[in-house]
Amino acid sequence: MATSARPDSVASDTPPSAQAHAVRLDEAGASALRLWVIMSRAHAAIAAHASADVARHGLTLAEFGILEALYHRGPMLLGEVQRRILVSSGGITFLVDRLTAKGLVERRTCDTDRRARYAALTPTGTELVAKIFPEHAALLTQVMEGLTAEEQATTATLMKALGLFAVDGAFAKKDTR
Amino acid sequence: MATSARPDSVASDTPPSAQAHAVRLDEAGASALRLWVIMSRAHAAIAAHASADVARHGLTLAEFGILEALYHRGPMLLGEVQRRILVSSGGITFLVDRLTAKGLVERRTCDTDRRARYAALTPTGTELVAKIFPEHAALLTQVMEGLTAEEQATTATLMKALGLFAVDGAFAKKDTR
DNA sequence: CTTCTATTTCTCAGTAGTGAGATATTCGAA
DNA sequence: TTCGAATATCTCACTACTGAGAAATAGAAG
Repeated sequence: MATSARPDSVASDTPPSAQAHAVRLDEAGASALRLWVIMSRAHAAIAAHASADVARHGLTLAEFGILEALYHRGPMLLGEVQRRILVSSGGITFLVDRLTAKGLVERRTCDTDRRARYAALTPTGTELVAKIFPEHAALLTQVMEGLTAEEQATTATLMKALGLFAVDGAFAKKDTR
Repeated sequence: MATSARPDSVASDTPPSAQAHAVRLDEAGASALRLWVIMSRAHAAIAAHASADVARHGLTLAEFGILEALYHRGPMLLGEVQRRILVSSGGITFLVDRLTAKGLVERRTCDTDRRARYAALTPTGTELVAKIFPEHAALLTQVMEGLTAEEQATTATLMKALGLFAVDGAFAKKDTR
């Protein structure tokens, strides 16, 4: 059986020639590192639930993200969808191809820019999202019940600041826009 | 050029036959969904920086996670490492193989359980982690500077509760341990 | 001992993407 | 108008895993 990873909670017995290196970090480093690890684990745990939920309908999280975006905002240019769900340029082509093959999405030409293409939900796609989106929202609500609504709001505010700073923060990155 | 995704900030011009569907969610659903989206974006943004940093040394984040764990805790059973860095059972074999091929890690037998194997850093691996870990911590510190140390601590506490609940929360999952 | 179940790692085919470059088109400046 | 840089999508070889099952061993119960 393929064992899927679950967080470790039990300690191991004595390993051979255990030479663990003590870490000597300043407070800022410790704080940042700790948050990064905790955040990664929480994200992975929640993503596992969300992923399993949409997999029931044969979808990946990336595919579901596209369907949801198109459902809530109407047809969008491929580039817009790409930036919204954070995949590579090749990825968005691939994903829209796959959703098209499933009959959930179609490409439409753009009148004002012949390079561009819109992605739009087909009636089948619209129907599917209308059905599974509320279920998915309900699942996430359950998964998030480890925090109260206020705590969720606080966390969202903090995480938003963190995310925005990481995207275009003041620390120089060789990404000249 | 492969455009890598960046968050969308500009609005699009009018799409063809724009039929966006208004969402009608209860407060809990809206709060949970909002937090999930924000959290995913923040995680992706930070992961991109972290990933690019370790890629300078030819490592993936998963590989770095293993090296770091072995550095700080000494030799560990493969299963322990697997649960710690959250990869599949096949994944840990694959990753340790690759790190072994790079000369950074070696397998050791376990005296008390002949099924099990330890993963341990080689001298080269130890040297590498000693060099790049402080750099990596420094980078993360910079990336996280969107929040003060107190805010980081608060976020960590909240995210920890969220993650723990998502892993083994009260909502029934068909995962009978 | 024997048997049954659980654990630990490994195998390998398959999958969901990435990313560098190609192509087509747009837009602004000379 | 013509040129060149920027942008939008697509192509395709490649990569980092996943996950179902196999094999070996351990441990508990009878």
